[in-house]
Amino acid sequence: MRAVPEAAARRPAKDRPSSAGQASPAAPGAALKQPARVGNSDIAAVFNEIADILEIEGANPYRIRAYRNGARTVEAFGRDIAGIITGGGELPKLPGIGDDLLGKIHEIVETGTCKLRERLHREVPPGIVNLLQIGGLGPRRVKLLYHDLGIETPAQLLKAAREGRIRRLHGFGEKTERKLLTALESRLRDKPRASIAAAAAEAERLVPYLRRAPGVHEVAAAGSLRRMRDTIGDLDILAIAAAGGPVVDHFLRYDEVSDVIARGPTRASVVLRSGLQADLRVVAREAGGAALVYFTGSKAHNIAIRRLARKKGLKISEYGVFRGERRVAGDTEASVYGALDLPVIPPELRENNGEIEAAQTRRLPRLVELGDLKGDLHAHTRATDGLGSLEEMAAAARDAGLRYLAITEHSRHLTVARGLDEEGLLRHVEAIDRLNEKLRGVTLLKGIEVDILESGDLDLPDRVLSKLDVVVGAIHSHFELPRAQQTRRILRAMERRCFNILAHPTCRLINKRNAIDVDMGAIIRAARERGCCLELNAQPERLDLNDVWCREAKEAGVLISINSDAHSTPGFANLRFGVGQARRGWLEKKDVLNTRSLAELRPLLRAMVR
DNA sequence: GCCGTTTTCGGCCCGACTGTTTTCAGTCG
Repeated sequence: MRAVPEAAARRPAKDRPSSAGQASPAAPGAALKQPARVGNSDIAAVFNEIADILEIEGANPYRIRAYRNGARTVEAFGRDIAGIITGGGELPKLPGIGDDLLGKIHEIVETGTCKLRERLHREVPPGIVNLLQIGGLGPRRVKLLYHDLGIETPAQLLKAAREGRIRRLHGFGEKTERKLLTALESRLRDKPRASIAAAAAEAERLVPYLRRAPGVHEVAAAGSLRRMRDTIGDLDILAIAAAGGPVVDHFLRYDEVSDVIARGPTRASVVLRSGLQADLRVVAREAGGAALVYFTGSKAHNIAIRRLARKKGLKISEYGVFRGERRVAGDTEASVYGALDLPVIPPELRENNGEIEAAQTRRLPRLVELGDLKGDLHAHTRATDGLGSLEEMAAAARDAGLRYLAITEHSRHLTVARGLDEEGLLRHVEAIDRLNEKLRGVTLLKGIEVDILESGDLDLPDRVLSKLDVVVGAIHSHFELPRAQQTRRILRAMERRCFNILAHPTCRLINKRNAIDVDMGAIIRAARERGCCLELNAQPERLDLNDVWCREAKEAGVLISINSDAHSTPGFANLRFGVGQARRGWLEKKDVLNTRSLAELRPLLRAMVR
């Protein structure tokens, strides 16, 4: 029995409140043969699948919602639930998780599934939930398709649609049938989420274009882009204008629009040529703040603040905060949160993962900002696989507002990157010393991104590493080692006397390569005891450590280094994505190694050498 | 199924768009 249904694993990430959860989310359809490896997202997938089937069965909608709420809570919970349970610890009380769901969590952690789910599978063919993934099909229609036509799979649906049998069903029509055909044939739902860099680039073209629409007062990108999630499902754009019609018309005339999904007087959805979906919403100025809150989300955060509002006898919608018919707030975000007696919550924290409670008790973190970064401890030049010279990279770092930059070339083992051997490294170090004598406004640090070999050995000996200012260790091979072995490998490398920073700790490449299977909790604990640091690699395809582990590291007292890993002069621009991820991980200036001045940094690095 | 400053029952976030229908259900965000 598959424990993670393909459909649930592929559920549009929109329904999955956060990237929070797992460094290594279960691959679609992955079986949970080893219950000990049940991740939070696996538990959430089971709850979502139960909700899907209950919905098809027409169960009590509030019971269904309870499972969905539970799934959201579990997914957003920043710590590894299975780890806590199997470690004999006690789960804290989680919102929306009562006695029943808690019991099911234990059941899932121990067995990979639960009895209710198995029972539902006997009542409804399990494959049927896959139909919910098709655009335009919800539970009611899936139920009808199953009962009236016996359709259980997308293939059967495609056949029925081609034969014109769908249009004859009650509530369906020719147009719906055609849309289903299109959706099935183009498999629109299977598109991977865009990287935050790609989405930001789209927004940076679209927003200025929309500002030129007639009657527009302001335009802002909201949604997961504003929350700085690592990937973006679609662009959510908010426009403030007296009238929606002209703005929507202007939007639909945008050169990059390839397909119009929906259009109305105040909103429209399109697909851009890049494949990214863009949703525009237009509201009046007095509702601007409420709309920005609503459109920024996350959904879980919105639901939580609306519930809070209800308790105070208020109603929040995208049009404002209302007491009865009377609008009491809504023109600014501050007014909306103010109506709930809350300070403004930074967008990156809006995941209903403790931020509302922190706001209520005035304990919101003062999040790190891009301007807090004083330097960058991971960059390459053309000496290995970079494109810029030492001089060019130093100048670009200075122009990016940095005061120091560590040059950390690859080591000899990484031949594809022309990694340096001992001799090459020492020559490079001399070149850095010579250049430093001439540089003004920025200092280069002598470093290395040394390969962590399969054994956990480092690719260069201590007598070489000890001549450097900073040693960044990284895995570039043997990504598939079993968890215990992979963990041991990294722990062994961190024990080396010159080790300063573990680069891109999970080695994920978003949409390309899964995170390595590793006990990150153990690595964080070891980093605390060893006194070394973890990197948050700011490359948009890495963003590694992710938000969840950053928060764990912070709580453990482990410093994070937000590094660009720049391979060319524009690479420093990626630091903003790293800072975004750090903010999502609740990091403050004090939690980030490279917010220190060079004078503060040097003794910290030296203290790590044993 | 969850939850409690209307607390152990009776509520549960809110609104827009589409297509089919003829006043609204279903879907989506």
